[in-house]
This record gives sequence, C-alpha cells and structure tokens, in this order.
Amino acid sequence: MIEKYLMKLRARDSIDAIEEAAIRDSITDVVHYPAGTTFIRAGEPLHYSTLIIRGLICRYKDMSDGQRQITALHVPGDFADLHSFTLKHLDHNVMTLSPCTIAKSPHDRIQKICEEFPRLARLFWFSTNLDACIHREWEVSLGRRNATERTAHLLCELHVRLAMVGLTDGDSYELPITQTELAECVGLTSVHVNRVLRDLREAGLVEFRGGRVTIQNLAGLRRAAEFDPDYLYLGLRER
Amino acid sequence: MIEKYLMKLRARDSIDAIEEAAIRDSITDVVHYPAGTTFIRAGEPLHYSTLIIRGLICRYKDMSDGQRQITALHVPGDFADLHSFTLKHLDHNVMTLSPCTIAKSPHDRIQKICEEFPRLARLFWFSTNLDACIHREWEVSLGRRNATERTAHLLCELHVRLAMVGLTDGDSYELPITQTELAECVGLTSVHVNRVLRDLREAGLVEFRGGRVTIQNLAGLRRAAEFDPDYLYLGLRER
DNA sequence: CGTCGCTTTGACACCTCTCAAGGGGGGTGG
DNA sequence: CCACCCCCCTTGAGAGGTGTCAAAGCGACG
Repeated sequence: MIEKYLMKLRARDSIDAIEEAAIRDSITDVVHYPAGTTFIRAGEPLHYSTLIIRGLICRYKDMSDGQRQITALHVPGDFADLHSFTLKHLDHNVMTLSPCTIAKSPHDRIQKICEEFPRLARLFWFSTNLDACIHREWEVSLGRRNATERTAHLLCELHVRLAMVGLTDGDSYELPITQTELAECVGLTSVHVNRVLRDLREAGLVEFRGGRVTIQNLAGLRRAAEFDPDYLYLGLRER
Repeated sequence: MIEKYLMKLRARDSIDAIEEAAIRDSITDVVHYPAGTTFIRAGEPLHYSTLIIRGLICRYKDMSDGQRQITALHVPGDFADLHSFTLKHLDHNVMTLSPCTIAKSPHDRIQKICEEFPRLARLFWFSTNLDACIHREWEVSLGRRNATERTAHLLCELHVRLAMVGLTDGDSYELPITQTELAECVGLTSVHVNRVLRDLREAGLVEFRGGRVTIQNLAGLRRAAEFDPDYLYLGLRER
C-alpha cells in the first residue's frame, strides 16, 4: 500500500521496522477518486494529509480570467499536502489528474509520530523542503527557459521521480495528462505545447502520445533541457 | 537584534519568554556583508542557518548562458536558509542585494530547540512551508501573469512583508535593488522592467526610484496585480 | 572632471498567443 | 451496430508581448 512511500524514504535514509509500523499505523482511510477530482480547496480547514498510492495529482491555482497554473505535480509515494500539517489550510487546490488511490493520514497522528520519532519528524520536514526545491526549479523554468527547454525539463524531472518509485519502464513512463494540463504546468498554451512536443518528437528526443512518455534519447533530452537532477536530492543523506 | 524575527513570529503565534530566550541563545555570530556578496553556494555543506537582521537577501540560480533567476527575496526577520537544516546543502546560491547584517544559528542548536520546544519546531517547519507558499505564488506570476501584473504583484508582496516587520513608511518602503535584479525576480529583461515601471508610474500606481518604492494608489496597484495576500498567511493561527 | 554602473529610450526581431478550422478516438444512445 | 458527440490533438495565419541591440543620459565616486 504505502510501499512506494517507504521506497522513497529509504532511497535517502534508513527506516527501521518500528518507524515503518508507525507510518503504516498513521493511515486511517484509503480512498479512490476519478480523474479531475478537486478534493482539497484553498482555504478550507484540513485535518489530514494525503499520501498517494496510485495515480497523478496536481496542486493548482486559478486566475480570475479562467487561466490556471499548476504549481506542483505529485506521483505515487509523494505526500501531496504534508505542508497542510503546519499551514492548517492551503493556499491552493489539489486535484487528481488521473484515477487515484490515496491514503489519509490525520494530522493528530502525524503529530504523534513527530513527538515519538524525532527522526521521522525531520524526514517529514525534509520532504516538504524537497517540494520547495522543485518549486524553485520550476520558477527557473518559468522565468528563464524557453518553451522547448521547459517542456523537456519537466519530462526529465518526471522520469527521475517516477524511476525512484519503480514506475518507469526503462526510458518510458505513463503520464496520464492532457496537453492542456501539461501547458498549465509549464506556463504555456496547449497550442504551443503541442508544437513543442512535435519539435521534440521530430528531433528524436521524446515522444508523448496516449498518456505515455517515451524518451528516445535521454542524453539528448537532458542536454536540450540543461537538466541537472541535483535539486531532487537523490543520494543518501549523511546523518 | 532579532526583534524583527520575533515580531513576525508573534504576528502568527504566541511566544513565551523561555522560548524567546532559546531562540536568542541559538545565535552564535553576527556578521556584516557588503551588497552583492554570495555567502552560500549551491552544494556546499552547511552547518548553520541565517537570520536576517538588516538588508535584503536573495536566493538565485544561474544558467549556463549567464542568465539568472532569483527564486526568493528575504527581508529582515526572515530566515534566509532555514531549509538547509534538513537539506544539509542547498540547491541554490544565497546573496546579499544590499549591505546586510545577519545572525548565524548553528544547526546543532536549532536541533536542540526542536527537541526541547516542539512548538518552536513546528513554527520553524511552518516558516519553511511559508517560503514554499511564496514560491508557488511566484510560479503563478511567472507562468500566467504578464509583465506589468508580475511586477506590480511583487511590489505588493514586498509591501506586506515589510510592513509585518515595521519597515514600511505608510505606502512607501526601501527596496535597495537594481532594475536588473528586479528583472531577475520576475523573469523579464531589465529593459522591459524599465518600461513596465514607467507604465506603472504614469498610471499613477507606484514609483520605484533610487532604491525606494512609493505606492501612490495601493488599491489600484493591488487591482492591477490581482493581489490577494492570503498566501502570506498573515493572521493568527489557531492551535 | 572622468569613469563606471545603472537607467532610459527607440527600432526591430522573434517567440508565444490568439483565433479558427479540421481530424481522430472513445463513449453513449438510438 | 451504427451514428453522433465531445474532448483532445493538430495545424495555419496573423497579432502582440517581450527580447535584442544600440545609444544616450544621469549620478555617484574617485
């Protein structure tokens, strides 16, 4: 159930059996949502956080003119909204992009884990800080990279993040979103994203069709994006 | 010395005398840097965090072609890099934009505070999550707002954040940065920022000259930016 | 009083958006 | 089982916002 979450924790830190049990015990509900379900809205008081078991989730903000900016994507094994533990309510909405299975972890149980297992508290904190690292890299993309670089960069990031939880098949992975949603991540219009994807395909770098990304030339794609995965803090952390 | 930090904490939570003393005792060094000093570089191991006493600090990333994106601004009373406590090294550089006075708080002392004062630990965590809220709002600006809206939005944000620590004079505040640095925040060129500032000035909304921002029409500026300060979590937090 | 960094302005280029139209695939109802 | 519909993808043409390049103004400082 929460295997992917543990996989991700253990990629960076050792977790013993007692800590693992504490995390498992924190989950009270497992829920399924269809694609396109906004299950958390900005401003509403929250009393649990959401661990993704299966599916793709985004955080987004809407503008008054109907435009939307997706500020984060979350894959299985991610907490989509662990930051609500300290914030109490969120500044953005949270929505499923594909059919999802999620586990709810009430804040009072997270609180107890933090008290009993300071090391886990630190890991939780680390995990929200890692989200911020990704936000910063997206700021760089949105502020300084052109349309092609931005798109390529996001596809590289997802390749790495999905590989961490065993959801890649070599250089290919499922990405069950529309081009419009992709555009909402990279700050472009869907029309332009479509053109960029065609260029990337014709350059022999990546293909994105039918909800699946197939990287044909990983080195070339990373070069086109100037992708450097350091910001994802992949390695084991010294203690 | 750390009065502005306490002011900001107390705007959202109550801090008792013992907690205040613990925070004060965590500071080992107070250092001055001239403007333009990059005092933390991406990747280097860190053993302390930086509380800003005076001056303006930014976090930034450089691109291979010489472009730069500033991903965050920090004002007095902010921890510029509290996230390094969990990350161990940063994914970005940290630089002074003006002459600065900073206080160093070693990680082992922060660790001790977290153990002895779980409530402060939660506040520290909250504060890094608040940084992430600001990152998200910047993503929205960079991805979906045009040049004028972006610039106006940033000036509104700084007005609120500086007011929180008593560094505004009505609707005016010091912002000791160049137009080039402003451009590096909002993902534009300095030439275009210059034109935007002229437009905002001629529209009677704000003036930015000689390192000082003077808002002539706060309501109008906020309307132009569609600025909603909710993402700054200004209110007292229920416990 | 000269230099250097920052600001300001203009002309033009180019990237991305807008608007519009058509194609394709999957689901639903007759 | 077929027809229709709706959503998503695809492409083109033209518009517009922002970048690039270049030059001049201005102020602080030595």
